[in-house]
Amino acid sequence: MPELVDVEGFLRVARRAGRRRIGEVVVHDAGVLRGIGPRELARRVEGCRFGVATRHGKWLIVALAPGSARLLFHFGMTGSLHWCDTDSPGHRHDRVEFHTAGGVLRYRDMRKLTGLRLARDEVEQRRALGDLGPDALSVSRDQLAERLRGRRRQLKSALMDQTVVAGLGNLLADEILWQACIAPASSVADLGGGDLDRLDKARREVLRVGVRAGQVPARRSWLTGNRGRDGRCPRHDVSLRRGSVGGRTTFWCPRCQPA
DNA sequence: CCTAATGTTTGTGC
DNA sequence: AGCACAAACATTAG
Repeated sequence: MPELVDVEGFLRVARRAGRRRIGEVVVHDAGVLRGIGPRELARRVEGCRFGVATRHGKWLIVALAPGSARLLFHFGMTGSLHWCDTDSPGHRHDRVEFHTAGGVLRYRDMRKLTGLRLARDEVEQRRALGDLGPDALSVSRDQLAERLRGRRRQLKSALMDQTVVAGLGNLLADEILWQACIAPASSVADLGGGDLDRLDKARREVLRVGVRAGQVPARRSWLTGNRGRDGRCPRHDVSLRRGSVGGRTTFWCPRCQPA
């Protein structure tokens, strides 16, 4: 699940922890830790307070206070974050827990495709996050156009490329392209001004609704609500096409998103 | 048993 | 350099 809109939901979860002091860090599965072991993580995090939580693309960044260290959460395809009562039962895929006097922050992840890091400072954070483009929620139309300029790859592939713009994944890209009426496999080089306008409008709308929901909502009036076997376009009641673009399963409507 | 799954990284080759 | 493609990571659901 976790794309920009989902991580925005996890950001709200993280903020529920407030500025509480972290007592014990429990690592149930060190397989999610990147660049640090469970002992070292506990040593450096226990006793700190949660600080400011932010998001860039699909990354959730939780500062620790005092100091300049921060936790870097990535959720891969199956990760999530939960704020739970201290005595509430855990989940089998809870991998790391941050205990406080007022509750537990639980990092859950079934597949463990990405994971959790601890950065000492902003320099380490930037190295860990890599070359991310501007966040897809705050980028402007012209900024996005600028990021796409001079490229000729498939549009969906470019939108999902985190170095072009950060935060869009498979579902969001499909939904935005469907709402913009642009074929996912069309070339960036063929985008006209009108296409960019529709792309930007669709991006804003999908992210606005998705951020509020903390997910890409499966509305029946959206592509996402009709994805999957025998899905039909809610605009035309024609069968959705299914294929592979940018290496990911892609759904589109052959009528409103012609090649 | 086999396939696919909403992500990132790394390597290969054009 | 830009880009497409495949594999790897680990696990579950259908």
